[in-house]
Amino acid sequence: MQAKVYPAPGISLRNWIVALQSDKIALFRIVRSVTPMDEKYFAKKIEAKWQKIWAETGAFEAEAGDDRPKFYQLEMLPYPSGNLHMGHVRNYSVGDAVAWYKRLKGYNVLHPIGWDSFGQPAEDAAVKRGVNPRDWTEENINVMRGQLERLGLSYDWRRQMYAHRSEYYKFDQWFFLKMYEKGLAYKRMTQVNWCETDQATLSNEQASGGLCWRCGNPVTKKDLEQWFLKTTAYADELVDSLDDLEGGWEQNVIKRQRDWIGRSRGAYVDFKIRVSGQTGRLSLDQLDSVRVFTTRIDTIYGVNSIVLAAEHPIIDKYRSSLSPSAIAKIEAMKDEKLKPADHEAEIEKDGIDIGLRAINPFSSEEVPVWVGNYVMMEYGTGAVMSVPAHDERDFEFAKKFGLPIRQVISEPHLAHEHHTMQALALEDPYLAPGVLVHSDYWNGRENERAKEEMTRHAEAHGFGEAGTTYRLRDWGISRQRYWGSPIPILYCEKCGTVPESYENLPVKLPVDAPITGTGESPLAKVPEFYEAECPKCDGPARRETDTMDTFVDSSWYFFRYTDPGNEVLPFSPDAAAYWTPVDQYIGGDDHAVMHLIYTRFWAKVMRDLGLVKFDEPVKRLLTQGMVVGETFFDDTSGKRVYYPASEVTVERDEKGKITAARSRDGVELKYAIERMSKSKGNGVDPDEMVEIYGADASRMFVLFAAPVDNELVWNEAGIEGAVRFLQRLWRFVYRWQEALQIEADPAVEFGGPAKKLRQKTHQTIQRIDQSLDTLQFNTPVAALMELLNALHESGIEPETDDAGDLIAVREAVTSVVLMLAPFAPHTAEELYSIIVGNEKGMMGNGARFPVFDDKASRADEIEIAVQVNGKLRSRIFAPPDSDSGVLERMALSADKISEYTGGKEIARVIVVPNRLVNIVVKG
RNA sequence: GCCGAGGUGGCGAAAUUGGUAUACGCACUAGUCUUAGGAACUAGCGUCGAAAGACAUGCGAGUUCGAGUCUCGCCCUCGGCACCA
Repeated sequence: MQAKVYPAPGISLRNWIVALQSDKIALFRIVRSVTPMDEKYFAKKIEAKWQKIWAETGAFEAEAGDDRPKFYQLEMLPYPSGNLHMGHVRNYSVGDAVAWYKRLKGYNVLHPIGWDSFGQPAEDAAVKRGVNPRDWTEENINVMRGQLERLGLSYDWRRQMYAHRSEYYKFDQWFFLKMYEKGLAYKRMTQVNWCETDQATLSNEQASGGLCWRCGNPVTKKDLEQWFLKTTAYADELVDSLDDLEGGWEQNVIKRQRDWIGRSRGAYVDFKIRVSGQTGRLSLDQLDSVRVFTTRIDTIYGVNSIVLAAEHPIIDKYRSSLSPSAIAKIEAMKDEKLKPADHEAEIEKDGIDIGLRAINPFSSEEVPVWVGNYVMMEYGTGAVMSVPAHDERDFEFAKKFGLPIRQVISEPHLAHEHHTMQALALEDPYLAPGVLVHSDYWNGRENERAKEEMTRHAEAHGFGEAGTTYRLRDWGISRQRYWGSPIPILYCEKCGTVPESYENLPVKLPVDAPITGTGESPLAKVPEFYEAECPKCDGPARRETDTMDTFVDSSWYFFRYTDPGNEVLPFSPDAAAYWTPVDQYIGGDDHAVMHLIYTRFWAKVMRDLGLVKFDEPVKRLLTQGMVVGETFFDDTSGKRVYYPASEVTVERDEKGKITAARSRDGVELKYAIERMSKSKGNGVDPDEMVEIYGADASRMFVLFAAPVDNELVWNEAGIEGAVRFLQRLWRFVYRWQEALQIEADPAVEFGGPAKKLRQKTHQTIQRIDQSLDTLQFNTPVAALMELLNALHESGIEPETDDAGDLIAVREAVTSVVLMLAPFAPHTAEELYSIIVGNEKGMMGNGARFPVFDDKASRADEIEIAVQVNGKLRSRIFAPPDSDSGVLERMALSADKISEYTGGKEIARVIVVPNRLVNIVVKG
């Protein structure tokens, strides 16, 4: 009779045999030092248990300079608003899955978290509730840190950074001074984007589309002296090195960045200006000129006018020669620009001929000078040459004002006719490539080539040059706010603008300031702050009272994680050299432009400061989809009033689509699918989810419910599936806990069920490995479920005597448990401890991702489809890699096939090895 | 208007990249066990059809032995940009 006893882990097979022989098995079984397994799965209990063990053993603490290859896993840091939302849960669950996967694959993984803790909401809270922004922020961080911990995210908590603490923002200031020294930080008067609602200045990125990125209200303009960082100094590089990111960054993000930087190559051309009717009084050399920027110098013979932006300086110079009505119109256009942009409606083109004449340097033709509302002072030179025949806007403008339209580029086969005919009346501008016509010397030239030659011609004659312009503007970082990093600059009566000295950093925020939420910076009302000594002459000086945009903090925070305690430098170049660049960055695609351009800019500056040695700080970027929910609101009053879903009665059609919604008091509500947020009442509280279902099930469900890059419409119903899976796995291990205590025996024979199970196990290992490597998280969860199903379907019982069966089950269960760690780490750890017999955890045991065995994954026989004329008619079973001839013969004699081939001519037989046989018949 | 992504069961979604469409899960139906079950287990579940079978991946064509996948033309949805000269 065979004993159904298995060795405790840690006991070699040889010792087991010795034990068996000496009848001392019972002693060995006591060696296991594991908490006895509960019959039922208590998520809360094991989650608390493992969170404690992880913290005590420092399971996720990473140190540089390990033998293993490094991997830097980063997720976008949260703003401490008070509570996590499901978007955070998704982001951090995805990141944690990658971190766990990479650890199990043998990497030394840095996985940190920190707090983007400067910013306006803290001041809003101060205004609304009279709390101190610092206290409010610190409290929120405590709450949210607890939430992150309860999710069991595998961070190296020792490396936390806090943007609002002086140990961190000291180095915002340090960087600012470095940039100031290099001329990359400068101050100038400017018209800024101003949000009336938030009483705040906004960068171009933050005011994108004419709406405030924070509150969504229209943005207006205001004049202020502002500090800028010269992002444009790196504009070319920011475009060019996007090429290095191909493959690692999503195409769409690369494109959006390229569009945002908006590089366009063209030429500057100078047009001489004279007042109409004053012909001949001055020689050409003595005339003023207006410089235009164009990408279509090839169309210059088609210029019918020069159009200026209303703010163009030449207008002021010639103001005396303008008619009062023209001046009035120009002023009106300026005012119009200050008004909030309605980005829905197309602005109608408007303009006025101001009585000046411009001389086309190519043709010497005189054309009128207009001021037009569609020309922007901020782009190019604020002046354009209008070529209606070859530009849609100019065409529209010319049509409206009846200006001449002369075609100068033509389809090549029509070119000849242009010289014999009167100009054709164009219905639409001609935008395609072609050859030049009506262009004197240049006639017949292919237009792309003409661009180069004509630019060179302009350069040679001193009336133009090649040029490049960008849509990207310098980054205005001044904020009239308290809760930000003070700009380390002083204004001395004697020395002027003086940078603070490095020894005096950090320039600390005062503990308190009168925060009203409006107007100038609260720091301007704190004399103890702004009254200072000039670092140059020791005389009295006034500190800059504006603070920095919070995007400064998030531009370099992930370098700080590599060396969080450094008091001298933002981080040591050595620490950064080991850990950075970031191997995998994960976050929402709402940061595809601003944050990711700023941080790329910052990295290039750091490179030029000698702190890092690479051009791009982030190798791979994954933008996860938003988590959205059904949102209910009433907007009859003009403003949206949101109703939480729990207070709304909903009618749905049979497909589950909402047909009507009503509030408790019977108000007809509108509904939409929108990003989850507390204020919209469509959110789900992560704490509640964890409380009810457990962190593991919640995390697993979020990953399973949809591919990462898809939008996730929150629907809690599906989470039961994740809970059930974990419970089913738990019960399986519970039933098998004794039987799993068997060691692998290389000599063991695997019978039918064991072989089949091992095939599934190894196929699953391969699938999950590949999926995780390519950042797919929904299909590996499905694969784990399939493998557990296969375990049940194998029919192998723990009471069996067949060592092969037992080993196959142990292998399968161990694989499931290890591969579960990225999705449901607590459950995985607990079950792993049952298998290995200790509670040191996967990290403590040096656990590794299961190794794929190609041989074990192959079946003895595989199913092969048999088609007749491409339609599935039968199936045959054959060994893998069977010879085509064999398969063909088998297929022709397969079940039911003769019904379809009988009496017909077989034209061809196509055999796809290991897949199918297709019999092509005629007639 | 321009650019990008996408349309597969009642729902979320799979599909080894041109080779057995609908894996996995949710919901649903029937059954077993139970005093009971919002538990567990078993079976079923694209549409039509009694069955054989036919038809099915937004619509229409095409290439191919074979198309969810490739090509062309439409339709729709969602995101981004929006006078950038």
